[in-house]
Amino acid sequence: MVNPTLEDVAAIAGVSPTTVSRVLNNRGYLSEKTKQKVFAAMQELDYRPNAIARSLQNKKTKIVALIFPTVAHPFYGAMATYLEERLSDRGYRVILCNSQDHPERERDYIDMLLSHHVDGVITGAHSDAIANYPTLRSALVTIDREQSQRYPNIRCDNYGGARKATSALIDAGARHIVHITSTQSDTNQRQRGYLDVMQKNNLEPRILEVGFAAESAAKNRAITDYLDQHPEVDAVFGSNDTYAAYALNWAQVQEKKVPQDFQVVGFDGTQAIHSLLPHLATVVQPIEDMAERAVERLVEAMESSTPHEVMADESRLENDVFPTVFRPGTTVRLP
Amino acid sequence: MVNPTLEDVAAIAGVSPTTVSRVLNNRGYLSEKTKQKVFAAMQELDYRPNAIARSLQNKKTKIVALIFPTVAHPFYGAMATYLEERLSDRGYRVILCNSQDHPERERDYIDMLLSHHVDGVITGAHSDAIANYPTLRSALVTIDREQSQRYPNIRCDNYGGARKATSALIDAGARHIVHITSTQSDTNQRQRGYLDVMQKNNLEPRILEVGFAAESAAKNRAITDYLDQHPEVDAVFGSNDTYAAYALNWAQVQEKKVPQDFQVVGFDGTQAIHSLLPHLATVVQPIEDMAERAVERLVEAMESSTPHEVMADESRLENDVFPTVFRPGTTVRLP
DNA sequence: CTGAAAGCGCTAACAG
DNA sequence: CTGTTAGCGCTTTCAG
Repeated sequence: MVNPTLEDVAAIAGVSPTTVSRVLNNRGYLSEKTKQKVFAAMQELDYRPNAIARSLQNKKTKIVALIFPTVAHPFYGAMATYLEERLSDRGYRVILCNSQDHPERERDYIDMLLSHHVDGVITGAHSDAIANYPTLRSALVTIDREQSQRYPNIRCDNYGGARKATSALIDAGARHIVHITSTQSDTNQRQRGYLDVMQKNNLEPRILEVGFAAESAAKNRAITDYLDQHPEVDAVFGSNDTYAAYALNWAQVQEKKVPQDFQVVGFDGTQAIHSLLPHLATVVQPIEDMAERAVERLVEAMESSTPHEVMADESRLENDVFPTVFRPGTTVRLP
Repeated sequence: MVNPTLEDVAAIAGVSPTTVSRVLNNRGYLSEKTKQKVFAAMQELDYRPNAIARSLQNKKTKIVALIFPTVAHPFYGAMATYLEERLSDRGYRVILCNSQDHPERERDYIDMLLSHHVDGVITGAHSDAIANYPTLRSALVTIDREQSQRYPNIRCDNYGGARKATSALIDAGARHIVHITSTQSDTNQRQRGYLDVMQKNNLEPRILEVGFAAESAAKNRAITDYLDQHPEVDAVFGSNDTYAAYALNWAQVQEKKVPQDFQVVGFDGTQAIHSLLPHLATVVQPIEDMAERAVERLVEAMESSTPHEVMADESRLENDVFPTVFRPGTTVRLP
């Protein structure tokens, strides 16, 4: 039989479809005998419940969507992998959406997700299309975004991490430190951490903004151009490890001695980058823990009858900020 | 209204549900007037067709599943991103499955995918659970797997790429070249390319197998241990860029001069790794082109009435092998 | 403990 | 050009 249905099973087992459904969902009282008959029939037909028909009836899809700029970025790749693993363990499927940081793409995805009635969404995308969506009924958790009163936002202590990075550079003797960031903004906590520490030390801050959607080659060039034109710069704090790596490569080409003459710190500390550049000093985010928490919060909301209240429960928002660890590497001098 | 249905739209527009459905699908003859009324009603209700109900009826989900070991691996991360982009452009959604190379996980996923009636599957996972699945009715395309007569297998010219890498090392004067691979096997084309070239040059081949599912730290240790114990080795050909990076890092720690005293070539050539290690010599796969082809082949099969015949069409199998390019970098000496 | 019947939201004959 | 009817595969009252 090509696509056996519950009715086919019922026919073979000699019971009603209702009974088969009960066996499937383990609901109500069933005699052992009946169960056995039904199981036997299912085996015989290699029956698989049709998830679509189920969803139509239940109003639950057991699907969660992930919206990230691109999983080719190490941080998002790692995060997506952990999230998928945790969700899969809890019986949820994951739909992947790479927004590429195009608000328009993100909007299309939201439409799609609403159509598909996904139970939940986890987003790390940068356009705020979703969080501000008026009629979103899915549970929603954001990753490393601005705090909202309506949705949990899982993030690391960006401000503290940036302070650690900047302080480490200053302690190691750097005086002309440039911070490379994707997008400047007053609410950018890594930038704020950097600025505050620089100011407290009476050092002149310098920020290089390289844009988010740009190609990596363009970003690399923006960074090397800047460094070429600012020979007094003696240290770089990148808002992610890739920017730090660009700076490091520039130093190598220039035959600058690292860390003696030029120091570098990144941010994120993914396994992938640590494998490739074990010496890079960086601020490590506990990505796996963050993924775990995001899934916890999302599942709780999805399985509650009042998801929006669960999500907006202020009492635990403070738990959603994770501490960072500074990993010294050898691209920063010892103080 | 919380979740407007097609009937609600019909009621407001003063037409039958069928008519609304026709407008939605742009089928049959509709008067302009009717169309306008229906569109107006849809807008008024912010109506979104329920994709689930649609799928139940159509027997098409417009969903494709991606099964890869993990998108945290640069090659799969890049591949997944490109695939998702292309598929999304063609109106397909993507479900992400990270098998972690556990055959058991892969099997679970297959069950799930069958339940969800995905239209197609693209897999680069290593267990052969899917390709050998007897009753798979979805279209299937594999990435860099062994050739089958039943499904397209998109891959690069692994054999030729490995030959280029090995030859480049030999031409540059290397004599004790070790090949680092995940899993040894007779059908491993990168390994075969390496072996053939070594043999033709009367050089003794050495293969280090580091396993697939192992943690990156364990792989790194296996590699450094091997290199520590075999000081005569003067070059490494890694079956991926990460293995090559491990060797490179080892050389740096040992203060070996690269490429003078120690040479390294990797495989894959993803943008992500090129950003971080621009000097690494490697065999570049045309990942974006491969993704494009995979999607083409899959879509063709999904939209055909005889998907299995389309997939097994031998005449174009040869087109599914993509040429590689050797990128010299500076970790190999000039001949 | 089990079954009959209705319906989730949509589409596809078949009429008109 | 438009409406009526049935049904995709499952779950869920409501009866027995």
